[in-house]
Amino acid sequence: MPISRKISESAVHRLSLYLRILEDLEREDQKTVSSEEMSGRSATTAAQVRKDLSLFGSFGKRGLGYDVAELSARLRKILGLDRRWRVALVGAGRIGSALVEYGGFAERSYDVVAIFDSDASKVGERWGGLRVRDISQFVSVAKDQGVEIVILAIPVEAVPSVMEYVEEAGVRGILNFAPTKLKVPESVAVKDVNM
Amino acid sequence: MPISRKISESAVHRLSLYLRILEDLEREDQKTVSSEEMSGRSATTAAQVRKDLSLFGSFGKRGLGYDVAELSARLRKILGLDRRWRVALVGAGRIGSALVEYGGFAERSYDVVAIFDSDASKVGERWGGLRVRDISQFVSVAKDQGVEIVILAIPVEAVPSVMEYVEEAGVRGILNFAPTKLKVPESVAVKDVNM
DNA sequence: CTAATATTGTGAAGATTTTCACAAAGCCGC
DNA sequence: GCGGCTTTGTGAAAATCTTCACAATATTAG
Repeated sequence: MPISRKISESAVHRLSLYLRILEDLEREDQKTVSSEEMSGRSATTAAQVRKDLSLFGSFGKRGLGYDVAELSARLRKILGLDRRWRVALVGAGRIGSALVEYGGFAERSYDVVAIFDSDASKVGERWGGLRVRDISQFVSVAKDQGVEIVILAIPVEAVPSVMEYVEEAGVRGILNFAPTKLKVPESVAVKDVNM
Repeated sequence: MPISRKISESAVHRLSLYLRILEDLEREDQKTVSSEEMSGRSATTAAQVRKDLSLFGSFGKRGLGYDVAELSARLRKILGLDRRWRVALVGAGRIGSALVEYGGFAERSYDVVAIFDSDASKVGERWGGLRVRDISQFVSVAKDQGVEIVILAIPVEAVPSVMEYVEEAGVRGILNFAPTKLKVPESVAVKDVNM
C-alpha cells in the first residue's frame, strides 16, 4: 500500500524512534527484530509498532520478524533521510547561531547552503564556510542553490516580509522557530518549533 | 473542576501556545480576548481553545471572553510556571553545554543549581557559576540543593548507573536527551527530547 | 426593562488513534 | 510433510481527541 495517505504527526515521530532503534541494532549486528523487541526499546506497544509499519506496506516476515537492514532503509526513505536536503538559514541571531554551531544538521540529511539576515551589520560575516547574505538576495540565491527547506529563526515582526521572499522562491518546507502561525500555501510543509 | 485529570500531551502543548499568545496580548495592553481571537493567533479552532480551557475550569465570561491577565496567570499556574524549579544537569558534554549556554532556562522557570559528570577530566571545571561535580555525589548534593528536575544529557551506556542515583535522590521529573526509554517509578515524570 | 449581539461552556456527534485478538504465514525439528 | 512455535498484518473494538451546535449568560443600546 504505497499510497501516500495522511500520516499523523505522532506516527511520524514514532517512525523516527524506530529508525534510531534499528540503527542501534545494526551496530549490534542483529539481523532481525520482532515488533515485540522494538516496543521494548521504545515507549510503545508491539501492536502499535506493527500498525505503524503496516501503514507503508508489509515489511516483516511472519514468525520471524523484520529484517533490520531492510526496514531501516525503508524507514529512512519514508522519512526522507535517504537523500540530502539543501537548507537555508534565515536569521543569523542567537537561535540561528546555536543551530548551526550545534551542527546536528549535517549528521542528519541537511546541508546548510546559505545564510541570510536583514541586519546590515551581520551581512558579510562568515559563519563556517558561508557568508551571511542580505535577505533581499534570498530569491535568486535560493533558486540558484536549489534550496528546498528554510529554517526561520527570526523575530515575529520580521516574519511577514521574509515570508514574501520565501514563498516566491518556492521552498518545500519551513522549520519555524518564530512563535507565530505562518500563512503558507498548501504545498509548503511547516514544522513549528517551540523553544 | 480543579480535579487533576489526565491531560494529553497535545493539550499541554496547546496551553503553552495559548500562554505565549496571552503574554503577547498583555504586552499589547489588550484586556480581554475571545476564544475566536486566540484560535486566529494559534493553529487551532475556537472550539478547541474553549475545550482545552474548560478542562481546568470556567475562566471566561460569556459574551465577553477571557480576561487576559487572569487567564495567563492561571495558565502559568497550570503549567507550573508560577514558581521556579531547581534543576540538575547530568552530563557536561556537548548537549549539556549547548543547553546551559543557550540559557533559555533561567528566562523560564528553571534554575540550574548543580552540574554532574562521571568523567574525572571534566569534574572540577567551572560552568557559569557552578563547578562540575562527580556523579557519585549526586544523591547528597541533590538532596541538599533541593533538586526537583534532572536534565539527562548523557550517552545511552551511562543511563543505567546514573539512574540509580537519580532514583535514590527522589527527583520529580527528568528531561531525557538520551535516546533510550527510561525505567522510572510512576511518580517520576519523563519528557523525552529527540534531537 | 427589552432586544440585539457576543461569546462561553459543554453535551453529543464525528474523527482519529490505539489496542485487541486472531487468522495467516514462515521456520524448525523430526 | 507435519506439528508445534513464533510473529506478522489487520479487521474490529475501545479509547481518545476534535469539532459541532446551541442553550446559557453577559454586555450594550435605547
